[in-house]
Amino acid sequence: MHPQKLEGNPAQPVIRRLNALRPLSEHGAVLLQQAIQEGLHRAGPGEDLVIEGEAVDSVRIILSGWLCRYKTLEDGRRQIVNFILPGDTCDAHLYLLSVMDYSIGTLTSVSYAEIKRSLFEKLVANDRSLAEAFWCETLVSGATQREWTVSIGRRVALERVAHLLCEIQERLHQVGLVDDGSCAFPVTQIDLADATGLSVVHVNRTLQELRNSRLIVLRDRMLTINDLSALQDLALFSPDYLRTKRRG
Amino acid sequence: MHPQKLEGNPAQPVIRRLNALRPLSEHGAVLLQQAIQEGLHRAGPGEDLVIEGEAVDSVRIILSGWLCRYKTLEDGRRQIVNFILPGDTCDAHLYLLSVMDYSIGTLTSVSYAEIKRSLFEKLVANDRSLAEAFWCETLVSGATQREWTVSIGRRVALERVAHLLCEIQERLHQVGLVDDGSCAFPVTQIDLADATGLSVVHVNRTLQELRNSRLIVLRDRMLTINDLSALQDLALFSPDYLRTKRRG
DNA sequence: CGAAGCATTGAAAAGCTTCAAGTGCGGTGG
DNA sequence: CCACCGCACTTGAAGCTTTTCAATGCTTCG
Repeated sequence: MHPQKLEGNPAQPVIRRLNALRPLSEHGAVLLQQAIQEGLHRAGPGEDLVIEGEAVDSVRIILSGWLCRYKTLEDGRRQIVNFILPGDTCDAHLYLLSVMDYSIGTLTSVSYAEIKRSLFEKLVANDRSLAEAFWCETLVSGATQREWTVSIGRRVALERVAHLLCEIQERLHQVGLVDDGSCAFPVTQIDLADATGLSVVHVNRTLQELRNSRLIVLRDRMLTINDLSALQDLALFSPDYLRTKRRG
Repeated sequence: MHPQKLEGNPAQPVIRRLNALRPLSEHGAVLLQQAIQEGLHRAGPGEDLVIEGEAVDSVRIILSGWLCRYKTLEDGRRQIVNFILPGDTCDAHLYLLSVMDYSIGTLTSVSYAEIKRSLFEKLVANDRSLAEAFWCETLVSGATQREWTVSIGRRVALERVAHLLCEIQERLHQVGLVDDGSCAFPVTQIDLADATGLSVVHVNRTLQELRNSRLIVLRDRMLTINDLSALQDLALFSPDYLRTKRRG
């Protein structure tokens, strides 16, 4: 896949992301792009693409916009279990189970490709590099989930919020959406609270602490990290879990 | 696979577990059993089978005993991200990544089968039911990880500990290791604290609360749940995430 | 202009942690 | 056989992080 072919191509972040995880064959990239082009969809902010308990029979690949996976308890308490960013694939293999154990909601308007289970199975059967890339994606997403467990279980509020900011910027960086330390950040403090397991009030105060120490600027849905390595140190952040190093 | 063939067979919990996730073909079950028999190992309590940052080139299937997956922060804080019980497979597919993002430590002495990556790939290539069962296992383990995130993020201490007890007994039940509400529970309060993101002191007090309300008996590494549905209600526990319902 | 949603602030209370000390048990060595 | 040691468990008290409650300001939007 030549880089110039990707300019203005909605599939660009996906190809870029999967390529970073496992090199795609030319053939695989072409197959995938066709499938994406044939299944384009859009959704507005605040919509649910998937609701806990529903059956799902397709795979969604996010081309632009932000979403989150979340679960709610009977009494309304909500926990966001992770964010879904451009280039991410939702539930590449979850159709093996019958029912979703979580919901997926949009934070912004999004564009995505929906690929029917049958087509997706053909894709991964026809190209081994595609199959492996999607599995790597699922595995990295699992590693991310583990890191969130650690974060919420053992990091204090300041570290926890800082860690989340580091993770998001690293992930956006992988798909080319960070410019000189700045990226979009369309996440309300309510969402941030539900993602970190904190209260909104405490998230607010924690953000102020990060701002006052000049580590970040967060204004108008825009995040700038002024001193990345200081923020990473504070957060005890290491990006390894978000990457797949080549073996051999 | 006829049940009588499984009596006294070390592979029994594994076959039983995978079968519950996805029905195994006779052929697949035989292949798997052979592979298990050829790779038998043992380890004592308090050992690490895998250490964070290592490369891993094999899959481990637990036949008996308890383990946990955990991660540590630089300053020593530890978070157990989940427990590994008999019948569970560690890292069925993680060899796609090059380096483990967590450690695996034993809580008891364990027996397990170690299957080289190359052999494992042959197994799943030769029998589709095996491949699907292992993938379901990975997916259920992912769902479990999400539920832990919810638990630590949004459940209070009492609910959180209760939830963990419910989960463990449900999982043990699936492999036939629960007898009339009672099961082994070889987990120290220290481990419990590291699993729930609480302090040992608070875990101690929380357990006493559960004992005082007559919901559980926990003594001599043995857990009895006296009133399962009351405990589940208290914990806001639903076992759906641990199961794969048949589709169609 | 009023309503709605998000951000912010102050104050009080709760939940959980930390520190510190003491108990009980099984295992080991004298 | 008993004393000692290590380890897990338990308890009390103090303190801190985080939550809850409540109110206010800001911005956007119909």
